[in-house]
Amino acid sequence: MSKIPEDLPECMVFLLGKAYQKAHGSFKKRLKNYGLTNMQHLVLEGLWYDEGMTAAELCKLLIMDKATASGILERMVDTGWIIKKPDPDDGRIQKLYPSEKANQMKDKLIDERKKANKTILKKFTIEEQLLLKRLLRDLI
Amino acid sequence: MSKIPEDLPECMVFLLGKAYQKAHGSFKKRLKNYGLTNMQHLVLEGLWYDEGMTAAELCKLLIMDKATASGILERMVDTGWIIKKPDPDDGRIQKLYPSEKANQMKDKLIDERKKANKTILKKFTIEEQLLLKRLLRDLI
DNA sequence: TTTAATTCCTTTGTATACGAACTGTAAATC
DNA sequence: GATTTACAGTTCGTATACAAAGGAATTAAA
Repeated sequence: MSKIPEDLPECMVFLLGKAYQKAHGSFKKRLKNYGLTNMQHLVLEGLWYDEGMTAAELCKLLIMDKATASGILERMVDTGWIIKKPDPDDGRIQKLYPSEKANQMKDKLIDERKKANKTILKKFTIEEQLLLKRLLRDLI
Repeated sequence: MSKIPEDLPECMVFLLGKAYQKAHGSFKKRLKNYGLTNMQHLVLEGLWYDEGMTAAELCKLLIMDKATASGILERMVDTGWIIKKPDPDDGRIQKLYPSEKANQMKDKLIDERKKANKTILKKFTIEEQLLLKRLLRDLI
């Protein structure tokens, strides 16, 4: 009759959404102790990669909507994770820097991400892990 | 020095999130013409599979938070996509049914999902498609 | 150089997502 | 039968996500 019980697990939007939901949830728990959300953590990783980026550059790197970023960055300034510095040459721009507090936590935070990643992937063989990552990258 | 440009594409939370984001976005465009969101569409597919489910059952099937569902279902009642019927035997429960309007669109909507799915996966071989879906299911 | 087109960022409105607390109802236990 | 416990849904608060529109500053064009 209806074809959903077989179709649901065939639907990529569903599969990707739920897989993300689960991975996101497990990482979220780890980050809770630090008072950081997943996206905020991602922003820090971005800024550690290239300190002094503008919001636009960060958005491009992290494939993030600028309107979404606006709120995230504001909260991260409020909570002292990042610092905004106006650009003297371009009044539209504010350069973004990780705060002292963020840099002090850097090693721990990167370690948390690696551990979360390992947990998520532990059920797969190395070959499967590499394959899955390649397929996902091809989707993006 | 820093290790993000190589690490970002290794991070499962990032990869899954962005792959989902992209798939979600493409399906979203298709559904816009119908005045449905992705989650609302998913709810309809769930109800077409098992009409008369309770919100709790639907949440379990779709791996959805009950608080989230509450809002989605309310909006779908308001826009006439579903109907809530109180259960005479259990005052806590309301059974959910797709509306006439929803049933009239059923074939088209399911077709849209299939087309979206095909678009998302078209860059992969059949083997890769099956593999990716298996790996994602294992993650959930 | 004055206007037009761009770019950066913010704001607004709507829709998830989800923890936590709360209401109402049913079932279980004493 | 009264109390406890469990369950179904809703509500609240916070955080994305993103379309659309707005404001400010820069650059390109006429």
